[in-house]
Amino acid sequence: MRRKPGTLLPLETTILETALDLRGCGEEEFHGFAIAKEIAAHSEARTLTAHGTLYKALARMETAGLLASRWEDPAVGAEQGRPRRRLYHITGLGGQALATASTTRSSSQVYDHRGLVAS
Amino acid sequence: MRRKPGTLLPLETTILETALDLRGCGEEEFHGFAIAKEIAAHSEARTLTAHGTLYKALARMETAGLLASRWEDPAVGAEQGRPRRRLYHITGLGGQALATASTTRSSSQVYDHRGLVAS
DNA sequence: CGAGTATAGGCAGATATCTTCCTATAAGTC
DNA sequence: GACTTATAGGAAGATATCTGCCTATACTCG
Repeated sequence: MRRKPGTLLPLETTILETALDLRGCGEEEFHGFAIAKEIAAHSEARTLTAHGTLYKALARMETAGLLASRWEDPAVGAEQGRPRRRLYHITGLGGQALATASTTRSSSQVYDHRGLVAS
Repeated sequence: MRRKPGTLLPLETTILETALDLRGCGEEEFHGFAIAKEIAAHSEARTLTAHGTLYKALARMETAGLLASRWEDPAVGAEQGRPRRRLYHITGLGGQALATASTTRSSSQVYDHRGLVAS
């Protein structure tokens, strides 16, 4: 589907909300797989099939400036016996976009550097 | 199945032979996934289902002293955008066991620190 | 030789991320 | 309002390793 720039899609809203949920546990950063598990746990039935959709959404959101990421030190993952993670955090723009989408309960609101803009 | 100590199972023989094949390309070390791909490519039909069988065989062979392993530097895998590998090499005992199994074309030969022993 | 036991092998899935291919649909254009 | 087009989402799989569960069977012992 074609996309109106500056819009938050439902999945993107879910990702941001879920990220805040996870962040509640103390850590500022989150990784894709944790989001996938959380989403799957809450809304049983959404598998995000093979997680491809989620990772594409995350990459998209980073490009859009809603998220920023860094690679975890590979040694950390190695010590814990798991693959390395890409650690995301929500940017100011991302927080703004979520706030807008949450208060209006509509996913077709528009955000930009000034905040909410007419849709 | 119960196991007679000092015996090479068919899969173990295959692993050692495949490792030598791969080693022909220059590197002394090999990793499990490469073995799995090679085995799958040669004997089409053997998937080694989810590779569980293969990894268990590798661990077993290391315990038995036929193989030795080390973890690849996590940074190397990270740079190449893939999970880290466990790098194996064939020990003297492993080479001996393979030689024995290969020449006799039987997998029920027995090896130990002295080499071939009566089966 | 029959009974019991340990273990090999198959199946499934967790841990993480990414890619490619295809389809469905929202947005823009006229 | 119909047509075109870009893109989101789903399906599948590559890259690596490991664990647990269950079954089949080779081996051992009486």
